[in-house]
Amino acid sequence: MTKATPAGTHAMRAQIHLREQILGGELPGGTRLFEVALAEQLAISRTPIREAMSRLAEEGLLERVRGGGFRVRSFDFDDVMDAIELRGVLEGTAARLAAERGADAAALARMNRLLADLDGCFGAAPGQVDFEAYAENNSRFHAALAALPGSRTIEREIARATQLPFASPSAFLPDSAQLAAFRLSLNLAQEQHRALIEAIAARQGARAESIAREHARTAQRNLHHILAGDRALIGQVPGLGLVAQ
Amino acid sequence: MTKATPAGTHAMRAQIHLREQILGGELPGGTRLFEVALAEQLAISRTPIREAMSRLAEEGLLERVRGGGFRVRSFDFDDVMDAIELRGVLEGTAARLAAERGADAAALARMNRLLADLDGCFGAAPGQVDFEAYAENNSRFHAALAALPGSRTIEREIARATQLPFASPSAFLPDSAQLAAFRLSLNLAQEQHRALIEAIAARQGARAESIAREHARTAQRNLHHILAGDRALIGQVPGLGLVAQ
DNA sequence: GCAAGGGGAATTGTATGCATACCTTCCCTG
DNA sequence: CAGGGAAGGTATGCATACAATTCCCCTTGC
Repeated sequence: MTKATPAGTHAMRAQIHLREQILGGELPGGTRLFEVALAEQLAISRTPIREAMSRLAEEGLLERVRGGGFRVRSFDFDDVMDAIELRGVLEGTAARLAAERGADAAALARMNRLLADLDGCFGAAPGQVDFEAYAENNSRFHAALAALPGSRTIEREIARATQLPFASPSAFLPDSAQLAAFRLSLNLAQEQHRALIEAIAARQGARAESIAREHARTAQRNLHHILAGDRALIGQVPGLGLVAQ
Repeated sequence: MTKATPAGTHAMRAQIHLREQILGGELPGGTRLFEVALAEQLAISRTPIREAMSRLAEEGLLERVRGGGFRVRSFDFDDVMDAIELRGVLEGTAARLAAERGADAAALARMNRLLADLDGCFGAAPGQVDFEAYAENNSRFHAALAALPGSRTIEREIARATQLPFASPSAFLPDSAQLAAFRLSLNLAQEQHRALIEAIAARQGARAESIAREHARTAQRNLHHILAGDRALIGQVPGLGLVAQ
């Protein structure tokens, strides 16, 4: 078979295909997925379909149905808000533990390098930002933060919680870039990044935790703004397509 | 077929069997699980074995291996400590959100009933406790607490985080009951339960969060005590058998 | 001595047919 | 007309055969 999609196995291709359909809103929340129908549609057998659905359930995009089978999980805006709140709590915990336990010099140096990378995304004039680079560096910064306390458990749970696209630290960045207000909010976000690392370096656990939580609330404000006015942006924020309208 | 085990399908039986072996320490962390070997051992085919392993990966007991297959996750004592810390953080968040958003009267009445049930487990003399009933009521109390803010997201993530047996709110209760110190610590725990509900009712979010975190640290102290002295108790705490010695 | 390549065994990936359980619908009966 | 039971259709559960991949080790060449 000519590999139309980049993955090696049929199961992976099916997983990617289904994930795209779910995230794109083509398979709305609550939709039950039937093995035979999907197998015919993708021209493969039921076995890799089951494997793909199983992995998507681990990802949190599908849920198992009583009596067998899977259904697309449904998310409303409260779920999104709470998922972001939860990310703030978990990143806050990572920050607090890093401060309390003490991050070694090399790790702090790495965080400062990531801060500098983020600084480099801002142009001379206010509101001038390289969004793509910012989003990329922002993801790196948050991933490094999760690893800072040196706890597999914390790092793993943060990875899990930020797996759903609307809960990702960069969810509201690149595609919401049209609005001047959003662009300017990046300056605030970067100030929070800087203060966060400063607090961790100074072993100020409570301060670090509080900053990380407030940082996540920026995303909550952006979401609220989209809801209040620019609902047209819903389709442009990655992963917001699967949220019930 | 005579159903020797309580579950209906072969996959469920395999899942239960493997879970018991992992929790009991018979399959140590890092052990790779091979489909064919397990299929022969359980006298079923590979298909339900795969299904069972996939579900155990969702549970957090197995992890997928690069190139296919599964391996038993390994936990050291740091992982256990961090998992308990994380439970405190998440339950603290549930308590804070319940306080901030306001729990309705019916829900608070239910929590007070659960408090009374826990009170009923204590006898007249100090150190006299019905452990089995306490553990059962304690689980109910913590489950109700997770549901108190009315957030599916929070409730789901708390359920996930307390799924690993050593992270459960009742992990260190029933089987550690021999020690007088542990028995007496239940009085403190119940005082914390009471103060927690009081704080939520009074909309004192920060206080409620702080109490819930400190409450979880009781389990951390018990674990530390087991490590420092009574390592013989390791086998008696449910789920501590899978922790690397 | 080391690295690169090849071969073979072990393990997972996939297809398919049959078994089974569940749900719906329709008919029969009270 | 209502309730219950039976039958059929539909979906998943399971077994098995075969394909493909991967990994390890051994060999060979530099």
